[in-house]
Amino acid sequence: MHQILKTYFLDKIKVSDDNLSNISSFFKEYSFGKNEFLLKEGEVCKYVYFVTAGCLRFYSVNTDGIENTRYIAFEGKFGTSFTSLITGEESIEYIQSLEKTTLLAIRKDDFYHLVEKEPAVNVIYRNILESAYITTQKRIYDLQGSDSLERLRWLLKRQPDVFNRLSNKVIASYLGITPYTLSRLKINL
Amino acid sequence: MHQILKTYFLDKIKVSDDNLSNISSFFKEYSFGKNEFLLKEGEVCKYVYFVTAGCLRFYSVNTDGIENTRYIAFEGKFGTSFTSLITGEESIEYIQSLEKTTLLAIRKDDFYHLVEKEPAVNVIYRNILESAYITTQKRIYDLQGSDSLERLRWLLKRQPDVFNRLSNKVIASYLGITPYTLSRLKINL
DNA sequence: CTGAGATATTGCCATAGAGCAACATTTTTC
DNA sequence: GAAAAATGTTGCTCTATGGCAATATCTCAG
Repeated sequence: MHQILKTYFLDKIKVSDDNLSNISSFFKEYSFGKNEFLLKEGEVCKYVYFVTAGCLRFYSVNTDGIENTRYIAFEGKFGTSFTSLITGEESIEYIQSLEKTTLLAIRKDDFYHLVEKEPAVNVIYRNILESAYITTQKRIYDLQGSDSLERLRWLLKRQPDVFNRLSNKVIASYLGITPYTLSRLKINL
Repeated sequence: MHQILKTYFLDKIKVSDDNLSNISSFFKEYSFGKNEFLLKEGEVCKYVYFVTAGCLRFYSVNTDGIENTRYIAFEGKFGTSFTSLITGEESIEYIQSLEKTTLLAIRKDDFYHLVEKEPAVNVIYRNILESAYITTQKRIYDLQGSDSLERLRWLLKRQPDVFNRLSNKVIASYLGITPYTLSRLKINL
């Protein structure tokens, strides 16, 4: 089992080596180059991913072609297109590698099987859902509660990786502004 | 047990009458008038609520005094201030009754006890988290992806109760616009 | 019922951020 | 390592929405 996934579990819950190796047996390792697509709008999401190196970007494109990035999963984080995974409907999101990325993937049915059979995964899934919810919630609060400069400062302080590792284009789409505006804001940092 | 809560469970999962009555024994009924506060910013949320009549509004107030409503729980819906409930931190949200409201409340520790001990509640909680996440997600997509008129039309179509039962002030804070703008938009409906 | 307070509407002006275009810089590719 | 492509910057202008103020309408307590 990948050490980084093991650490993820052990940091959060007590679980035996036997259970851990059962769990890990359902994950399969994959590698991606920069800017490859793991999921496109209109496809159904069938995997849960755990990033071991690099990062994944989860974003959607509206009718005017504006991109909106909702989440960046860096190494050591789970990520999936929840809405599509859960409902089985077509995804409105794209999942894209932004860097050379390696990850562990588990199929949807295997994942939900583990949620039922392995208490550790039940708890972890709850954890993931809870924190996905909290993150998203804070994001809405943030999006509506502050102007763009405040949001940029917040990002810089709380998620420096996003600021330091990603392109302006991606950062702007994460903050919900245009790259033009981001460029102008940086003068006032 | 309240029929409406029973229906909620039975609609989603197979569960025996015995388990249902064990579950319901942890809920206590409360009544509120119009515009009462169940939780204020800075307090820690200790309950999960299930609305049996009326409705609850979940909202936050930013530093400029702008209100942002994230969710309205009408009768037959669960609602709580997840972020505070889960983390035990002070809430950034207010919970307020917008109409004469009756509800069933369960204490946080009893709730998580049931999540562990009653498989039905484990599944229901997962359900609630999943759909809270999906709703929130669609909301972000919506907030960033469409202009205010489109959002208003979406609301009218998808959540007519919000439009029909609540004040302009609340609707505006739900759409992330000012009551002035909402007033102006209604001309173009 | 009545009247005070809350809520909603609308004219007017202000402003944050969008978007184009031109140019500069960085990154990728062969 | 040079050319091409992508990304970033900045001047200028435009637009959607904000916000005040005056007025109109609703609503709820006595």
